[in-house]
Amino acid sequence: MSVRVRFAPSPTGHVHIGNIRAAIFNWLFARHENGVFLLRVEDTDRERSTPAAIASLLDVMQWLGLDYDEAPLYQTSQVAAHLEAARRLLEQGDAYTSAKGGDGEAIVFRIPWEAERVPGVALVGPVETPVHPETPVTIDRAGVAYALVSAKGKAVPAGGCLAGFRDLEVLDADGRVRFRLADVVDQVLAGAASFAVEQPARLRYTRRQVGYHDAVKGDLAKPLDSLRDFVIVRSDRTPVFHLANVCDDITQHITHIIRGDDHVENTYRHVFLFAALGAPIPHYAHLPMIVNREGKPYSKRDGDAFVGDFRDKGYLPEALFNYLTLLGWSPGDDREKLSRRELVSLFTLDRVQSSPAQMDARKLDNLNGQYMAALPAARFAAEARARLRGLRWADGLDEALFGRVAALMQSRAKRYADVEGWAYFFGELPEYEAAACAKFLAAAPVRAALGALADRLDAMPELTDAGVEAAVREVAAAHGFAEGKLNQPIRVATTGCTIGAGIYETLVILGRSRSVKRLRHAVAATSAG
RNA sequence: GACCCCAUCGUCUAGAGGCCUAGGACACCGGGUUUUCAUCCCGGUAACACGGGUUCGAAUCCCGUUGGGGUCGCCA
Repeated sequence: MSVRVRFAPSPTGHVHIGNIRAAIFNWLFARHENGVFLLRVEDTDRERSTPAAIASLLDVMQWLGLDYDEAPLYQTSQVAAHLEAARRLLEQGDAYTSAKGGDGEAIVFRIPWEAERVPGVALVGPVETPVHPETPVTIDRAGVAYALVSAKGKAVPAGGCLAGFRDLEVLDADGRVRFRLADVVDQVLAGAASFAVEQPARLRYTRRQVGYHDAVKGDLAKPLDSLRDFVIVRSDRTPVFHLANVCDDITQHITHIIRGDDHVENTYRHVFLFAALGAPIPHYAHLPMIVNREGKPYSKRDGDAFVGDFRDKGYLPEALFNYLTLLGWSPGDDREKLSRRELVSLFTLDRVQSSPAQMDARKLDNLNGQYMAALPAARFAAEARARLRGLRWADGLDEALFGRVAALMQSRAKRYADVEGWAYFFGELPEYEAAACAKFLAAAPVRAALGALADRLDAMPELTDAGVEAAVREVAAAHGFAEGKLNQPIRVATTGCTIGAGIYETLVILGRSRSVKRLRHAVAATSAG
């Protein structure tokens, strides 16, 4: 059977990197397996799902090249199917209605009493649990409720679905059986009877568990007595996530569910739903969370973790895509910069890490810088130029000059946002950083040398790398400066800051007249102040 | 609190009992490119959370402790 996977976000805001990482892993898996990658928009939360959020989701997916193979399925279009499924479950006896907690009647899915019919359910063995004597044990259609005894002797509420307590016997302090579920189970399941056992001491029953194999985490299981029946249709007749999600997975014939760690607990419930709806249980893989700098999971409050923000800051989609694949996955060797094609051929779920990964912005910057350096010069220049749209200093900019600046700066750029710092190449004078001036331009001998350099450059017909270098060396030597000691002052005087490309190349690009003008301006301004 | 999951340099990771004196990358520090610098090159600091087992041998297997995370809704 061919692989079919889906990315199923709820469009309630901007997409953050944890989400999109799940999308990337799904996409990679589908492409690796020659399968199908689908998009499902879980827009049933009408309060928070907005057209703008959906548009931004689609936009971001396109930007990252996450192409999907069939038309997106909007969950709101499936409500009738969800309700029909609930009706079937009711009819089959796999669900019941409950008036508890809402305005009308909700539909509750029952963890099946005959749980063994579901693949993955296994007998664990006999269990005896001490319970708090002052809290009666109650048994009704919704399950068994009791209280454990805490270390301090307090009653701690606990309970689970009926199926979790097969062969349940409630014993009193003398060891006598006060209640036996087997005697009354038919009435309880039918909702025709409920029981409360006062002064209980122990619960005795056969524990069963439901398990599944997780492609990332291995074999996982959970005892049925810690699972509860759950609402699948609210009292206002709207389907709940669990039902909608499973129904849609069945509708879309999903074979592998790859999603965030936070869904592990849901899986135990979903397994029963798939079975009750007569569908095969899909394969599962749960991805570790991506955490922020504090080691906490990214929440939608972490404003800097939206995918759109990375685009705005000028990261290349290929670089972000590549970086995100490295969070919780590796090819097993030392390779890191991997093309999409390589990623597709290398990606397997068994190489996914099972512990959370922390985002490292600096490593992303480095990778992005590698991608930028590898870009064809013309494309880099075009993108960089586009970045400047709307900036005042870029109005009426000399395009030929910009091309030379881009060529000089490409290998050093980390993000397109860096381009905004290129202002000093344009205009007559740069903006001077006060701290830089104080540090490099304060000494009188420096200013004298800079003045001499200005005269020297002014006398040259045009500036060349070699010519500038020779001039700088001569002036430095003549004024008693060691090799290179004049370079930072020159940089500050002509660019206003302390970092940039090679200073000779920079002066050449600035040209004779502006280089001279800036040197003289810096000398005059600092002498005056 | 209960249940479940996780644990290698600061960070991302390699590591499926001997190849590990624990490898790579980012960051950091130092040096080089007989000049500056955000590029490039070379070098360095830096980790198996702790305690018990199992084994001739453990980062790798088991148990416990500690720490972190997830889940316990008529949210998704």
